Amino acid sequence: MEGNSGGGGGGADRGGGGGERGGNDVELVCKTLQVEHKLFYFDLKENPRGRYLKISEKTSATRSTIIVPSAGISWFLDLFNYYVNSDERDLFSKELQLDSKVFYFDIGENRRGRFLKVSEASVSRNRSTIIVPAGSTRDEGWAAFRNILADINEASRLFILPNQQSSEPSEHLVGLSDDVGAGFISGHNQPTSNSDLNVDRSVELPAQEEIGNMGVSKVIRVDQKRFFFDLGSNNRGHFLKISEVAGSDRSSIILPLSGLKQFHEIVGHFVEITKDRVEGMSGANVRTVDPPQR
DNA sequence: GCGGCGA
Repeated sequence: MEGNSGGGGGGADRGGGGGERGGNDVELVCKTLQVEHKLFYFDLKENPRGRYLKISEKTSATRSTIIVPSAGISWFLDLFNYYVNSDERDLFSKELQLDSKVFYFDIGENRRGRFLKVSEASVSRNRSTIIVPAGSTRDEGWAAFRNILADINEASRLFILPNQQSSEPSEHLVGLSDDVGAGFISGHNQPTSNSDLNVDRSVELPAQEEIGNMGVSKVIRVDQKRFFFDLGSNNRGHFLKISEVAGSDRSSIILPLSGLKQFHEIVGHFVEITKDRVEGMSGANVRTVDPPQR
């Protein structure tokens, strides 16, 4: 795999046919991936309307492109992790809704092997599809694709300048909390089994230097314990780390953001059913040390 | 050196 990261906003589109609509778009990252005889181009681009990832599949005969809004890149990463890591028997179709677009992920198989079909459907444009071969051994085609997505996801984060007020970080949270349709939808009539996406991930601890980069932290103090809430990300995606610190003991759980909404709902459930008890007891020793909420 | 998709 040849990973060229060509930065350079200058004179990128040259030599005929390169320029897409919106010639102002700046290329932040360009990568290519060869899987069997297909070539995939990954272009992270930015224009005044925002940032997006263009993924093109090229074969000798066909050329096909999907456009992933920047908020969807980490979702794509999560989904490819799911298809790489899950047992072959447990693979289902998935849907990912972002703004007005819907991406469909479907497994297929023919005599050439297994493949993952990723289709983009939007109101305005025709449906477009790329097909990623699983690869001959251990899904290495999907894994390589996943690795590129991880690189780009990371790079996209780094391209946010520290003093630049970008809407990027909140974008992820907005997509999770506001939009009912955002996130994964099981394609088959399986009961909602989003959790199977997360199972193996909570095992891996993030690299320490990744933590605290996103500048969103909260602390609460309960009795002798403190709980730290930190957003972070690693090559497997974005997560919320919740650390319990009591004396010299410390332990953490890593919650992928794809599970945050469910987590919130469950916590809300327990808040509700224990409300009387908590208010009955003195709530005095439970308090937030953060700026008060509005 | 494949070939899927969907028209």
